[in-house]
Amino acid sequence: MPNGNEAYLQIGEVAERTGVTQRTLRFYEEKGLLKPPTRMDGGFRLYSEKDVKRVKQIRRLQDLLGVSLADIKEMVDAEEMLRQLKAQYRPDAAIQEKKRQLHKAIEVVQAQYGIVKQKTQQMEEMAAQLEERLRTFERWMADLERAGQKAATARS
Amino acid sequence: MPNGNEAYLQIGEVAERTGVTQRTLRFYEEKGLLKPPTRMDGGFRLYSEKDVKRVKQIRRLQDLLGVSLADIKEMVDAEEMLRQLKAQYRPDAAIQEKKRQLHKAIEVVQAQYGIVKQKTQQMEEMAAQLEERLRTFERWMADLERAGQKAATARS
DNA sequence: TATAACCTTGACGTAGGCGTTAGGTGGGCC
DNA sequence: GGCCCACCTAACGCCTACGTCAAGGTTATA
Repeated sequence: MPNGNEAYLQIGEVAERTGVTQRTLRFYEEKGLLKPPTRMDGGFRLYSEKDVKRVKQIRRLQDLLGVSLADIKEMVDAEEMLRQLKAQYRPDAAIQEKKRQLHKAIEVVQAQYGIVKQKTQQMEEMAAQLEERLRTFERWMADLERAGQKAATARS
Repeated sequence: MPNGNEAYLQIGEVAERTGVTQRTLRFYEEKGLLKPPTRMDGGFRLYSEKDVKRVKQIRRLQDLLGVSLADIKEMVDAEEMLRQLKAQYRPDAAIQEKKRQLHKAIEVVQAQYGIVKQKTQQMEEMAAQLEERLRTFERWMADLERAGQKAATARS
């Protein structure tokens, strides 16, 4: 059972499973959004399940938040930092340092959370407005229906 | 008191009030997102309050939904159609035509509503995930605090 | 061992969304 | 009338996020 750390997927399959092109995967690697994958002897890239997840996350961020790849890089970098922080065991001596890092991590996540929260709220407002409109139009439509009925009745 | 139909704002002021550049305003006009404004004798553009609102709306759509200007054009065009529909009084003969138009308008708004709703939902999920993370990190931080305390106690 | 399917790097192309000159005109004030 | 700022069009430039060849190496299968 693959645990996500063994790289065994070729670029074509990753492309297929994530819905992006191979070009895009190489591009993300070039821009530092994906860490350089391991390679076969011949030079073919080998990706892991973790890579697949990361690509999907990148696309979600692009799609939902509409931010630049540069911004997304910052976010995923922060995540990577956190993963490392999590992996370290605890040499008691370095507690202050770890607190500092964790504090920074918290700030990053808080910032993201703030952005998402704000956007969510604005989107909700927009949805409400659209819904109201829809009701208005439906009322108009009903009015038109009635007007049509009357006209037909008068003609008969 | 300006009712929004009298055009009296020069491009510079519109730019300032909407937070976009003059270039952007001309660009939107070029692309059909803003209707060609009235002009002074010398050729200077004169905008109305309505134009200001439209620009702000365009920016909100760009920012929130992250869609292309072409898509936004469709949306604002639909709005314009609606305004006209609303303005017409009702020659009884054209009822079928009006129903057809209104029906199309409803479809457009429904489509927009669908997009916004879906995005809102996904954003809420993302917000929830981020919040959970934040809690996790805060727990870790608390653990570190306690660890620090113990170490200090042991040293004393 | 040949052939197809898959992959490699490199380089140029492109669409969207403006930014940035350049060279000239309009408008209000002294 | 002169000054200066605001505005005009036209045209080229630029960045992002890839698309699209081209020319060749690798891997799997027969």
